[in-house]
Amino acid sequence: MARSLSTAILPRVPNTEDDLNTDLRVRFAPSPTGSLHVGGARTALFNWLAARHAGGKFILRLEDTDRERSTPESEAEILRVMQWLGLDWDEGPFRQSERDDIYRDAIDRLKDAGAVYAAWESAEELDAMRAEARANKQAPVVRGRRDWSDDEIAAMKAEGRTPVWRFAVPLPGETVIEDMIRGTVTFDHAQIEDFVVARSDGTPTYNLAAAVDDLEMGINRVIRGEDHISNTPKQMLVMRALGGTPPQYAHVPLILGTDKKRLSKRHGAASVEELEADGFLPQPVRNALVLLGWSYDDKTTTFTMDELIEKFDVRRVSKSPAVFDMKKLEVMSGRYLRALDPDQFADELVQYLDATGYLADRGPDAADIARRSAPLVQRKMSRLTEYDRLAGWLYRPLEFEDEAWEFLANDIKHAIQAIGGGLGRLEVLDDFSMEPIKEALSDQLHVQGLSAREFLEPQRIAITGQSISTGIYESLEMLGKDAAVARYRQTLAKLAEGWTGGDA
RNA sequence: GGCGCAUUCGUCUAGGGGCCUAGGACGCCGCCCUCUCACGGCGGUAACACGGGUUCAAAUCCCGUAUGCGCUACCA
Repeated sequence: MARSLSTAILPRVPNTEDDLNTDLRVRFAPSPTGSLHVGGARTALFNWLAARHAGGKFILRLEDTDRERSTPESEAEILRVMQWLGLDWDEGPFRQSERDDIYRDAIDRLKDAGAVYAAWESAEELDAMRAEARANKQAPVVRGRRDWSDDEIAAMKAEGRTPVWRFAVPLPGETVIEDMIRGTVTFDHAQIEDFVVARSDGTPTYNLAAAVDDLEMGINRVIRGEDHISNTPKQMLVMRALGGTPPQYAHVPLILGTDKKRLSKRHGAASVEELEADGFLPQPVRNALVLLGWSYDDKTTTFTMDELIEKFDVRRVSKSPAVFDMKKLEVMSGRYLRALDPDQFADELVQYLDATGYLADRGPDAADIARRSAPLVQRKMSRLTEYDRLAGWLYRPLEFEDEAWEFLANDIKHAIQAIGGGLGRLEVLDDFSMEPIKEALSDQLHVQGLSAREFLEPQRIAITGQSISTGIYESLEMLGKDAAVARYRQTLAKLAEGWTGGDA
């Protein structure tokens, strides 16, 4: 159910042509060289939302032309994480490594059109050219020689050298991007080098493959990271040389770490995989991701997937980079967990504990304990990993954390009185459920004339051994009378040991 | 060095010339909620990078400066 309040607030740019643009074709094109990054995940989300909003198609393409760094494991991981996030694709996944014929054909067409030329310069010559340009405060753009004589070429071939193919950037000239987010961005051709489209072994480079694929797959809108913006004119040039029309572009700002540098591993959880392991559910992750660089209005901070689909509009994406704040994710996660239906929460919790191997390590009753304890922890957690800190005591015999024991040992006499008082009331209770327990303990508290903390804290430690735990009344109820009484006695006995020889 | 982009509270942002003595959220600080941890409630702290224009009026438009980031490969 959408909030009628927020729908009453009009977005700045009314959705017009996009709303029914069922021809919209967007794509997400990661290179499988690692796990899916937070930045990549957000790009994927934006694309997915744009497609779903318009009723268009979302295409997945793996850019694995770098055979050195691309791995099947990484590819599998990316697909897995996409599914975890709920981002389903309509076409693909396509692999560039399987489309070699298409690229070779495109390269041939570029050759026929005279748009590319063979460049024989060696790596050293190239380095020298760039170094010289830099020294002269010029743009370090490479323009290969195009006037090699037949003899020279024959000589190099004899040496075993093979040329790369460079795109002949038309001079003078400029390429203009009408970016949906950044507005008009102009690149002077003088600043664009004659980039390589085919390596000396004949394989395509990124700029060629991406351009060809976007054309061939009918992509009409490219939503990608701003780090690609300087590649865009190159790809547009290639597309036009092939007789195609470039798509609409929307370059989204980068996601930064807290040091304002592009987010990477050293910033902690930088991949979706890590967020998953850190106990976050997909929904809050999506919510946090979408709000990096995008907002619907000045107030709304939580969205269901349906609301996002309805409201998302790339044109409202911000131009400036955003710092990824884990704390905010945590807050969203906590809110989401608390808002869950109790049964649903229990399902998620058990599933998580099972998936992480937590239950397997804790005996046959573990799943049952986990499910029954879910209501005791739902309000207290902001991520699933916090479960053990609160409810870990349920799975083991009574043992005291140092800090908790110190609390008791600090004043053994008082501890014995409080715990003994609690035990006296609890062991005679017939109905060992939450309300009677609470009444009995509250009454005893008054009888002994102690403050709530003075009286209740020892009770907590007596049964949980922890100073941070689930609530006392519900914990006692869950434990059941026999187990609770046993724990009380055990604590008392241990305290008595410490008391002998003490100061009565 | 070259080119490009960006710049509102610590963070994410609202803001498209007067509605802005700049709004919201998170954080942080304080108080409340007679069980810890949390939750929740209430209150507070905190920003238009700087300098010039344009205009009756600028956070909003223009120019410059500074700073930051991105790209600058036969990586993607």
